[in-house]
Amino acid sequence: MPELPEVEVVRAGLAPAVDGATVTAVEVLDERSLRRHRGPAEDFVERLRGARLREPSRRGKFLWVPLVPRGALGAEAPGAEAPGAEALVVHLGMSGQVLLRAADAPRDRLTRIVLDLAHPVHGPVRLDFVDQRIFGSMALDALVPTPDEPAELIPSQVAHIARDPIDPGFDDGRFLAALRRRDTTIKRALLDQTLVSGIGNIYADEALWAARIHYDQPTRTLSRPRAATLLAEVRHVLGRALAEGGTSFDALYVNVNGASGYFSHSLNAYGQAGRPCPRCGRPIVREQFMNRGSHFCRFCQRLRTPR
DNA sequence: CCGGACTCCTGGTTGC
DNA sequence: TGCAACCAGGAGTCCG
Repeated sequence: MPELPEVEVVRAGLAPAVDGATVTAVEVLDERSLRRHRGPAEDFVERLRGARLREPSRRGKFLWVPLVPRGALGAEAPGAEAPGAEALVVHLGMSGQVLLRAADAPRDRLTRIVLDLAHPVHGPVRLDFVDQRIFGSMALDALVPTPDEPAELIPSQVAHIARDPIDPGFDDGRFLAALRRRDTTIKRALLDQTLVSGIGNIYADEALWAARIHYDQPTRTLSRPRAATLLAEVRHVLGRALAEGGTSFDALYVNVNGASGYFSHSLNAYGQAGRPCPRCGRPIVREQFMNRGSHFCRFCQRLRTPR
């Protein structure tokens, strides 16, 4: 379940190897991994083959690698600002991994898509998209300007996603106001990628635990200071995970594993059912919510009924 | 606008 | 030991 920190670790690890590289071959081993691609696999292969790649970007859990527009092949080309620019979009889903390998390295059994790259400095590199459960996917998509400031180019299928909390363009005041306007409950809101992106089940539970808020607390009943505290805790857990994950990959042959990349030793609530709450010692419990598990401390995180 | 149900999917774990 | 049922959940869609 890669969330923002894991995806950012992948992005950063990928950057030196893909920026400036050319795609020399594309092999789609399982077309289900092109779920988000609008068009047949042949179209994906043909448009990607020969493309030159730029530095990857990310918003929330979406990652994309802009392509240098065809016909703008000069090294000085500003590239992505040109109309018609597109990008290779990657979503890791539940179990996706992007692995950089030596061109002749053996393939993982669950490899779904293989890109052969030629990099001017690093030479031939292979980029494997590995995904056990195939909730993730790759796609080619047009880059469109963001509706808000600061203006950026973003894949059209990512345009409806809100900025994530570590995006410099994230507007805290706007988020807190939007949260107040929503008639919903807090964990649902944290997981709603159109309100704030990048948070999944793990870091939602962790941030709620840190802020001592019950997952089913109605957003309207959260005072602005409590909501601001929650946002700060969201940033804190994401930042801590990022710092831990960012130290564990090596620069060129990245092996960023979406599962083992989990910073499980630092989890206070998620997956800790039955274990003592690190704050009060009472057991962490797990309840079903939104078809997933919610882990929390009944004592520290009580439903509040104001007034 | 909101929430619930459903879909996609398979490896690891549990239970008989 | 063998096998089947169950579980994990991000995101999109549809429906009431």
